[in-house]
Amino acid sequence: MRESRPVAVETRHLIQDTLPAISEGGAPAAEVSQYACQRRTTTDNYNVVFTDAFEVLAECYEFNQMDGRCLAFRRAASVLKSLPRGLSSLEETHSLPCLGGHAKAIIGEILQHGRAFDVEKVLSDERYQTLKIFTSVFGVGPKTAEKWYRSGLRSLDHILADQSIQLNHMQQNGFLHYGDISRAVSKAEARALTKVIGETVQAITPDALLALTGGFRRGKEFGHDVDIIFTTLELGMEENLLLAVIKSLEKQGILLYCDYQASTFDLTKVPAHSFEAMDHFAKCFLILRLEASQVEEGLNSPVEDIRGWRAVRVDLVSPPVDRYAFALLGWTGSRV
DNA sequence: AGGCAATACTG
DNA sequence: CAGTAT
DNA sequence: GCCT
Repeated sequence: MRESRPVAVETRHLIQDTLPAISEGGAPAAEVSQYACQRRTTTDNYNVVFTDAFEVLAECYEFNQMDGRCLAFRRAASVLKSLPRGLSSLEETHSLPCLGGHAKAIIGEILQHGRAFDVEKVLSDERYQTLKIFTSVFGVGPKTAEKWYRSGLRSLDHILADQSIQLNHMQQNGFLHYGDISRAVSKAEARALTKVIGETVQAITPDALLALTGGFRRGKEFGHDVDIIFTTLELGMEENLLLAVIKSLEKQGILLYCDYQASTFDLTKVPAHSFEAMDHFAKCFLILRLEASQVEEGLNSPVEDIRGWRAVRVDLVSPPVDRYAFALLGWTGSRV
């Protein structure tokens, strides 16, 4: 159970990837599924210029409570991210799903001028800029951000200075660790945390299985959080294990925030859709204190930061061992 | 015209 | 129940 | 906004 050995498990993408064929010297063939879970997941995005634009528009629509349009641009971005190479002409979009008139117009504009009018307009909008900053705080969503904006607040300092604002627990932690959790997590930091969790698990149950999942498992160099899955060979004890791990992290003095969600997994009720069962396993969303001394290559922190530690968002999932093994097998077969 | 993932937790 | 998170 |  060395942290680098276990096979990838990714909560959302348990369905087999279908790699789109690349026609010789031409456009990506019409092989992109309209379903995100069947699209190729890659480390590299060859269409950042377009996907960034779509994400700005999606965010804008989200701030304006236009969930449908928001979703449409999120999907469009997701489709382009799955492509094996960068778009170089509008024609290449013809076979792609989730790209309609608006999305194609944006692509055309960017291909031609390097930027799109609608996007530039959003980016220069004060309301958009402010809501973007507000929602970058963990625990602050569009509704709260909008409420603050309407009351005339324009910066995080304004929020913190306003005595009438009552932050909930999540938001308090969001502000408390703002710098840390909005800064990328390096692969070295993810490895260090995997080791911390691995040793914690090991100390409770010697016969445990554990794997680093999520983006790092797919080879990414940076992420915004660390996803780890683990279980015990003793079927039925996985929830106890997770609870014991949380207790131990607390005792170690590194548990800064914890949102625990008990298992809702029930074989009798969801046997046919056992893929989606990942959502039902015991899990927790944490903020952990990571010591610089535990990271081989040092923390991903600015040089002037002399604390010797940083906060990191960590998600732990603990499925029953039979599900764990199943997930590992499925993933191995699909990617190697 | 109607749907867009689904769901658990907090306050 | 509304709001946020994964 | 895009799809059915």
